[in-house]
Amino acid sequence: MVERVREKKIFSKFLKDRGQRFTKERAAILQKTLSYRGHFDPESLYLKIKETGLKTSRASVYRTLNLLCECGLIERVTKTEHGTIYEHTFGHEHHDHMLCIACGNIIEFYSEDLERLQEGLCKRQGFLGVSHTLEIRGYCKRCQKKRR
Amino acid sequence: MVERVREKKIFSKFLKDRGQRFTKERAAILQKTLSYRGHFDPESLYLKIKETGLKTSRASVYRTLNLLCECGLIERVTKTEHGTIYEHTFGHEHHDHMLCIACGNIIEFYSEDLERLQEGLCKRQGFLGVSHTLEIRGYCKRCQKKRR
DNA sequence: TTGCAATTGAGAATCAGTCTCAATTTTTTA
DNA sequence: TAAAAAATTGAGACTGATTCTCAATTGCAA
Repeated sequence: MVERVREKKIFSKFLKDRGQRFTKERAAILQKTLSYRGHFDPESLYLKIKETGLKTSRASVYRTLNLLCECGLIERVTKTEHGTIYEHTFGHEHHDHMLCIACGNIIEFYSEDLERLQEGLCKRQGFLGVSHTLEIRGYCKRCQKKRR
Repeated sequence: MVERVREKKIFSKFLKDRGQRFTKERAAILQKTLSYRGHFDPESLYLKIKETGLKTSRASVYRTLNLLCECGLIERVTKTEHGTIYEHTFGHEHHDHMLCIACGNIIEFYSEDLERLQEGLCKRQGFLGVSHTLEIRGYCKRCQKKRR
């Protein structure tokens, strides 16, 4: 596995600044988190870590995911009936999602126009935007065909 | 309280079409749901119904909210740590939300440009959009002032 | 009215996520 | 370096939202 040096540095600096420690448990969770290409959920992450023989607990996974969110390395994508979906954002372009309500497939997309438009909307409301999620629900290409 | 005749009709027709019944319990939940001006959560709705002396149960409230979502009279706005937030949509313009991460305040807004832009984005992906949620998180005017 | 299917409500069950706390590890202090 | 202080860990208890179970009730069609 590729060592994610930059992410490690960011996380350990973030922790140090808050008087917290970059333990090996946290390092392991960070590594596994980054090994996902797309979206993931806490439970699979927990199992993935267990599989590789490392010792950890659900509590630590959840705690660490919260820390990783706070320092901006990962983000909560959406909350489903089955819990929260995360993705890592550092080194990835920001994007939004289309969610197929038939097959659950998630399509990522990005639009510069959309970003600009949102900035304008915030300004108009005197709102200081920090992050956003646009989720378009509907039917993906394949599922549209099936329905006919 | 104003009788919501149209909503009643929509709901009872929706139920009948599925071989389900428009019971007085469901009618009561519909009424109280519509009596909210803005956002609400299932627990307060449940308590509100209890307060007025009507008999109901959490199970029925949740069940009915799901039905009301399915027939489009209400919508899930967002899922927070403390559960799902709903709003009724029938007879209201579609809109999106800005969510203040300091005070929890929700600002509604609407943008024609945004709607058009999204249609374009869907078309480009071959995606058939049904609904969407845009949630911009950040700081509202008041909380920006406080932070300085 | 009879009979079947749908509905209800009380409480049990579920499930994601958080909390507790004793044991452990790391850092700081003397 | 030893001892004290502080942070972290993991197991499992706990919480709170939501769903499920099931016996009792209700509504509707014949």
